[in-house]
Amino acid sequence: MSEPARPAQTRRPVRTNATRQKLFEASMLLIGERGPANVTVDEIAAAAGVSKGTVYYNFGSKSEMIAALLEHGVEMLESRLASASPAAKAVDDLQEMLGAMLDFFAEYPSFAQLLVSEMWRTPGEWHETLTLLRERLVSVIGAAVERVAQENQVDTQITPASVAGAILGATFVIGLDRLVFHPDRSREQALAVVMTVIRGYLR
Amino acid sequence: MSEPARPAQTRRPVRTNATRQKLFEASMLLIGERGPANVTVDEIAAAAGVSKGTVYYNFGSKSEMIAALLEHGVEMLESRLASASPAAKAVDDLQEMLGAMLDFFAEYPSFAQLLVSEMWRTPGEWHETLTLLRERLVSVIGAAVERVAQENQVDTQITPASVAGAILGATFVIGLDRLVFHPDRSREQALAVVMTVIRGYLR
DNA sequence: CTATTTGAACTGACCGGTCAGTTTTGATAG
DNA sequence: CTATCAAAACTGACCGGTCAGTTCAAATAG
Repeated sequence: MSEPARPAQTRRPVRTNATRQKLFEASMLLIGERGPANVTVDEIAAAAGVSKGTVYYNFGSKSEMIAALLEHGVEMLESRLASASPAAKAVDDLQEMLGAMLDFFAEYPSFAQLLVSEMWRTPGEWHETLTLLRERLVSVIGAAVERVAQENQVDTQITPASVAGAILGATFVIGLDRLVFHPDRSREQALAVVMTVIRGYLR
Repeated sequence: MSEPARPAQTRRPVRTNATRQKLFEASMLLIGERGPANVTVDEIAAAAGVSKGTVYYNFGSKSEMIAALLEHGVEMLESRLASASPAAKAVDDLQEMLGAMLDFFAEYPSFAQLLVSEMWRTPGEWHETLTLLRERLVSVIGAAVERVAQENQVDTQITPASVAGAILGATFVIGLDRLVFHPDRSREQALAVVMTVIRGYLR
């Protein structure tokens, strides 16, 4: 809406974005824990060490701020997935990727929580945004799955896309399960369970 | 708190529970769609064709009503899982069970949505309740997984309990994915993807 | 008679959004 | 280097409205 920052390539070359960053961090924590509706803009602003007006200056509304937060988080996750795949075999490649995803969830559990809470909400305030974002993640994982399908014998009854969706979802819940219900479970154990999905896809 | 209903086995003034049932149905829909915090007690009462006072007479508060709703829904799901397993082979048994679970989610998508939104919320108003309820579901599924482990060669690196947790979570997200993002996907396709987890567990 | 439901009124806290005013920033002129 | 200025960024008191929870007298039903 407002789009207050429009340096139009000349006036202001550098924008720190420090305020937005602080707001992202504060809101990710609070909203992840208690849900969007149970956190007030005042709280977020206070946690970010900023005034309420600043929130409305940077984002037009609470809702838009959360949409931006979702986008921001998925972008971070996406770049992790893209950068973490230096393996020779396609399966190992995928394993690397899912490990990175589990690490990301462990690092930002609140974001993972936010995502699962809103991902399937219909109708939902951020459903369109989330559909797009999900698409991007499924696409990244799907590419890795397809490489697996090329290198190995797989169950042709099942499409790579649906496997990618299942892997994304399974990694979410296994990652959260580990954080919430089984803090003792190691990263490797969690990863082994996630990889089970791929193993079942292989013939 | 109040617990005005005791229809169990003891003869009592016949209480239909019709009011509670209507409230369950109405609130399941509304809360599933918009989340507990975005639905007012007035709305729920109106949707159930009941007055607000009745809500407070039957349940002590909004929060308690939601706790009861969670319990009610899980009880329904549990009984479906228990009753739907007339197979000879353990794997088919499990498949039957997961099929029943997918059917349940298709029948009560709002409840599935509510459950995933709240399941991993920490701290959360209903976290204790949900931990208990999750335990019960994992236990039912876990028993079936253990039968599979007895009848087949399985990956001994992975515990049946963690497989059960993964299956529960995976079925949730695959069921919701199907409803929200892939309405075209058939029950059989969804089931095949869920079964992938078990196949990967087998050696 | 007793259990249950109704419907309406009331309260007190809370919250999203607004806006007039203040401070900061950085470019430019002297 | 310094003074000036306008835009950008930020502030926080305030407003209008909402909602959970409470209460209760009256109606209904088993």
